[in-house]
Amino acid sequence: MDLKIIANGSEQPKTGTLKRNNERPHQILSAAVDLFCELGFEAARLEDIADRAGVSKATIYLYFESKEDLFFALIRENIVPMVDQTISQMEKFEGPASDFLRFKAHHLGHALAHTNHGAILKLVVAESRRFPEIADYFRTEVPERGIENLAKLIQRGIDDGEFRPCDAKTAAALFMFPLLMNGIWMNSLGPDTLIDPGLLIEMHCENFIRGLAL
Amino acid sequence: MDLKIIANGSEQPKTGTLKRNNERPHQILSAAVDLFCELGFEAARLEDIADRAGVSKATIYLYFESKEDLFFALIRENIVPMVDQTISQMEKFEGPASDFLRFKAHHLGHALAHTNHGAILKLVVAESRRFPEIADYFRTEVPERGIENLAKLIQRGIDDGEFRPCDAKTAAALFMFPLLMNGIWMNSLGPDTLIDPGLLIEMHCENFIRGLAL
DNA sequence: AGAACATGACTGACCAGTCAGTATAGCCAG
DNA sequence: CTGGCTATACTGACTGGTCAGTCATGTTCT
Repeated sequence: MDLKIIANGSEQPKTGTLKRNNERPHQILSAAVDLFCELGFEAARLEDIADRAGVSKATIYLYFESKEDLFFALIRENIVPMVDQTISQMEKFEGPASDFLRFKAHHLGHALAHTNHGAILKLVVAESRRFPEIADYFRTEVPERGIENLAKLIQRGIDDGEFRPCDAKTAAALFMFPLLMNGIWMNSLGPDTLIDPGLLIEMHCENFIRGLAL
Repeated sequence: MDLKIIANGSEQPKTGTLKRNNERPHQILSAAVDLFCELGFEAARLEDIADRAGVSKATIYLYFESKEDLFFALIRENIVPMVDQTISQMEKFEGPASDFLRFKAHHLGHALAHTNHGAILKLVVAESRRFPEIADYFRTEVPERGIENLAKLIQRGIDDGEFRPCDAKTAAALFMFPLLMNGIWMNSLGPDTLIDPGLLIEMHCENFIRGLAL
């Protein structure tokens, strides 16, 4: 299959188009995120997405090729930019690696647990087997780039004698996994009285860095 | 809604019934697990489950009330017994807490990453918002009991001076999360060259116990 | 006028769940 | 032992409803 994006968010207005027009893709995508996250890809009805966006179902097809395209766009618009941001933060950062880990654990951990980012992760993970093309895009753009860059940071920590020697890539994944799982948890079974997400993030930080220390 | 289970695996044969009859629920459930895990709840067609089980679709309804009931039974038959087993192992265990953690991390970590248990977890997590009744059952039977018991073990480790003082429940969740995420990962985006699940489990063990040590 | 934007109403495919009917095994009366 | 009766196991074919995607027809802007 060949996913072409008819309209992406950065498209230029060609002439003096309707003011509302520029908002449409964003309105639709925003409604789609909500419903996909709440109900899953299959169960989210295009008509409900249209209703929530305040347009008709047919209008969705002016801006997106298909339901699947909507899913694709959702990742491209909501998740990939966040990875870009994190990577550029990481490249600029010059202090001890553990400081960045602490900063990122809180920042990312919070975003995953308390915004819809956790729900989007849950969605991608749930649907990836059925949409291999989207899964490939996600995998290369998000975890591969993310882990690779985080591994560099950890390797720097090892080289500087801040951390004990270990496989930096695995350590990077190990740093991420509790935060990801916490985000998924809070957007599926949680929130509950079992797990305090803030405390978990805090403790993970502490424990991970302690465990990795020389 | 009221989920009644028409036939559970332990039902007695009443008279000299057909030999095949006793196998049916298991055959159907086994096919259902495969397809639910592969495609998700919505996308898995009852007709395909029937085909894979070697029966007709109508036969499914002799043993299960609905598609949702099939989902429910899947958790009850495949996941809950594993929790029971873990808890009874834990209660018998008398050595250092860290030894049990090591043992369980490898055992559970492997099961989640390389059998369909990870896929079932992915499924539950993906669908829990849409099936609150099933989610409640799962939550109380699996994570609540699991975490509670693991927390007891960790608390014992703290009391014995094996671990430093911390919130045992959060520590228990923190122990589980990388294993769970690894299982979900391997059953969605993975397997890939990014993450070696065995190495990750090993390193998690090592690092978690180091981080928790006095 | 006519280009861009938007939609209501429709269609065709799909699928969970149903039901009337078939097949087979056990049972028992003759 | 056998022909008919009943209970159990099973199924093919159907139904009612749902929903992604389309299209002919407005509507609004320049």
